[in-house]
Amino acid sequence: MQQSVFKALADPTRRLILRRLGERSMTAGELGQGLDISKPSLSHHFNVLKAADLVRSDRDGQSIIYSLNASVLEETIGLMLELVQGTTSEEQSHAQR
Amino acid sequence: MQQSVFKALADPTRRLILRRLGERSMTAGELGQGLDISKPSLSHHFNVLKAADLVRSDRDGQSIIYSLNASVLEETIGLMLELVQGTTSEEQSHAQR
DNA sequence: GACATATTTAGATAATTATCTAAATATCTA
DNA sequence: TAGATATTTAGATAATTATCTAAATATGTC
Repeated sequence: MQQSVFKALADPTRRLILRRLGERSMTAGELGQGLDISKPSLSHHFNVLKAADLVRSDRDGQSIIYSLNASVLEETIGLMLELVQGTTSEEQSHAQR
Repeated sequence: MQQSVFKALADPTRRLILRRLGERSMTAGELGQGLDISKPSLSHHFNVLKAADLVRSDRDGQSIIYSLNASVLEETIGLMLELVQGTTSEEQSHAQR
């Protein structure tokens, strides 16, 4: 479950898509603009994002509108915060290269 | 820079390592306990985590002590929060499968 | 110095994944 | 229904990555 989310976040194209969807919902075509990548590849990325439930899709006529599902991201942020909060300042001060 | 962090987070073994280091700093050997994986594979994961600057290492005699570098995780959490905060409740309500 | 312990590096292999082209599906309009 | 537009699915290929064994490096102890 978290695995699919982190896998989805690992690709820069997908993170760009999420950033754009953070601004507003968009069609697949709009999301592809300026992204030097084929339509099928883009579609593959949508599938990965949907599998992680990071985005939802809605057909509107010929277009498919994608929107961000913020709650999944929020949960993930929550997990990451727990991790960071486990770290004591004592341990931080010892961290050095 | 962010790419190396998200790539590092994409693997479940590495996330487990980070969770353990969130509790306390540990040697490579300790981190490997109960992890059905070879030493070299574990070492590979340490390298990926170090490349992302998510962990730091310190030699202590024969052992190498790994510790979490929380600041990189914090920055990443910050980026993810920005993304989520871009989403309006209007858009949220439209998100449906 | 020889040996044991802890860990890493080197190199090979198998699994995963990102990408592409071609073809299929869905919708709209004339 | 024919044609145009938007998007996806299928299938192949190339790149990336996780894993392993064997060997190397670093440290401590006798």
